Amino acid sequence: MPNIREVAGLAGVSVATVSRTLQQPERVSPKTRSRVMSAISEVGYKPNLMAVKFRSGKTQNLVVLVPTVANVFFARVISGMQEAAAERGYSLLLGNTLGNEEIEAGYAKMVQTSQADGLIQLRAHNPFDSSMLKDRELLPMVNACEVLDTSLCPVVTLDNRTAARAMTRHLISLGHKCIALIKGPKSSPLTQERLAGYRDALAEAGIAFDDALLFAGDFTLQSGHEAAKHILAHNTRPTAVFCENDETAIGAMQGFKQAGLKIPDDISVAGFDDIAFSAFSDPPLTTIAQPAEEFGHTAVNLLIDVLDGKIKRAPKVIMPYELIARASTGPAPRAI
Amino acid sequence: MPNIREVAGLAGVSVATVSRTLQQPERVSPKTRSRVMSAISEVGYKPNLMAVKFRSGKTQNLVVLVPTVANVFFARVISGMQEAAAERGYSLLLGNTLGNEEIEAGYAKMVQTSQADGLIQLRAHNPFDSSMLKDRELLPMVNACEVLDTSLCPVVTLDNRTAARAMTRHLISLGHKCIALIKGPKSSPLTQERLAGYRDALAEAGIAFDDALLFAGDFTLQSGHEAAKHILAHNTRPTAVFCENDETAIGAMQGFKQAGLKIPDDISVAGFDDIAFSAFSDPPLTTIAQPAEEFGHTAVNLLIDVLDGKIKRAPKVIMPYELIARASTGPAPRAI
DNA sequence: GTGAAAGCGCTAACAT
DNA sequence: ATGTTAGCGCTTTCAC
Repeated sequence: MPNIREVAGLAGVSVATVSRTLQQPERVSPKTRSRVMSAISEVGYKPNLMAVKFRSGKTQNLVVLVPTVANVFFARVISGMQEAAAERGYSLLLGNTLGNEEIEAGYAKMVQTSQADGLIQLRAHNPFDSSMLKDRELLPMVNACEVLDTSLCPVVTLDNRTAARAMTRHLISLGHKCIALIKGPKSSPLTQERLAGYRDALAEAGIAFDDALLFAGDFTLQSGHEAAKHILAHNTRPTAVFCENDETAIGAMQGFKQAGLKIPDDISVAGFDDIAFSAFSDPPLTTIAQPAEEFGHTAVNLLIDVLDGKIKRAPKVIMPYELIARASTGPAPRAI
Repeated sequence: MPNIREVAGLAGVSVATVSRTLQQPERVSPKTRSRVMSAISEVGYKPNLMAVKFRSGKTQNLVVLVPTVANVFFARVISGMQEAAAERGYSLLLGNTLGNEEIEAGYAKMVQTSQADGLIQLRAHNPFDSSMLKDRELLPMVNACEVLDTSLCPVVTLDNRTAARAMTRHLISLGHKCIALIKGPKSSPLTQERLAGYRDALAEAGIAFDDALLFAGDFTLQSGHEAAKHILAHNTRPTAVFCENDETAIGAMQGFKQAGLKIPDDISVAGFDDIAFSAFSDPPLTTIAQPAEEFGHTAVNLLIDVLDGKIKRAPKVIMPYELIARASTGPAPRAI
């Protein structure tokens, strides 16, 4: 690999002039500039960006901690992050953490060892060790989607409680009174928030909360399918099921249909996220649309602003949601 | 950030000793070693890995070019790459290229500018410019999934033609004679190969090939849904549809069901990939399972072997496939 | 076993 | 407008 000295030698100038030709061309005379440029292409010079990063102390890399890239919703968020990062000259280092704190800590070390400038965490957990916070007001981090309530870093989230309440109200407005809830992973704050919104709506409508209508899930298709079986085995069958994400809903719908139920005639099903598959399920799924790509954009831009020192206090950004009513929810059947 | 000099000062040794303590502890006396170690933890020293990479000329980064992370199959492949890379001490730089050659070339430049050691391309296109090949027998690249037939780099693929033939045979064995094919993007070699396999099976069975039974698609749910409409509008309705990927199949199934058809009683549908959603569609989708995560592992390991100089000639690795017969395919209905 | 010193490729003062 | 030079933080000969 030819280096800057070789170019300088061939062009008969100093290395500083070569560097300037590339960084601030206006400070170099046109004739020198063209001489340098032709030397560059003659030897096929490509600046070693690793050296540049090393010297500048800025890597232009951002670590992204994602529980699993196999989750379609996260894939959309990552896609949005990618876009925003590229636009601002940053690259993304992907960390598929499986929600494992040790793996997360390993990736977080990349920031402490100058391999990345900052980190985006999509799970409610601070991956940095205590040594990170001294003489610094803000962590070089943004927490998005599933967030920690803290002032250590900016946060990008959605009002999950209100959104879940809106969906539950939608079901209630269709006449449903016995509404099951398939939850997300126990450890996830999202689960608590969405559950709280569900309870809010029931309370408003004067419907008694019954925790026998709560079913376990973990955001996977499989878990939705299994929850459906449990729901069918329940003594009084609910007329509607609110699933804390779309994968769960799609898994559950399959379970119901295989048991011979008609959706929404026998049972209504609602999800959360609006992944691509939801518009193409049978029937199409009623869900809460989250601006996934926007989550990514916002998180990246906030992080870079923190790194640039443009942000001093941790903002909390609340993204909008939209209830998408499709055919999987309908009027409650008459009592059996 | 404390540096190696600070540690050396505090421990009363030279920087070389600190470096050795970390790199080759056996070459340092136990007492010096412990003195250095306590100095390290006292100042909270973390080696600047950017400096290490710069000096060593190895970044331990691999660029991954993926047409879109939103594709569930690719998400699985990436997940596998991640795993293998982490195991061998490499990080992944993700490039969501949308199949755009300019964007690809931009990411490929990361290798030429020493930001990454090598590249994995999931699309059949060489992203490097001509300057890359001189005095080098192999490109620092691996081409996986959808591959280019070349000896420039190792290739990891699947015998798409044979797999497509197997699926078509499966349909024929169920008595289907009028089998439609929903294709992938025209530009993709996968489409050519799977089409060839489809034709092979028809020819073997003595069924005349009819290109009116070929329908356009682009691997998205949407395109499958639209193709279904076209298929329904066709003068003689096929009794089976082979879709070149699962997303297309799921979109198509929804289209058929909304039109009142029963799957597989009225029409059989088969896919390709075996994404997670396929086991949970209604009915569950018959498909060709590809070892997606294994594709990722293999690609990464081959690439690192190339970088290590362990591989001199470009191997072509053919991954195994498996036909998964589920409920979306069944005996052909009697002629209408 | 340990230290001194060179240097990876580049940028940015500082000089001229 | 251009050149000289001092490092960025680290590893690695080469001495001792």
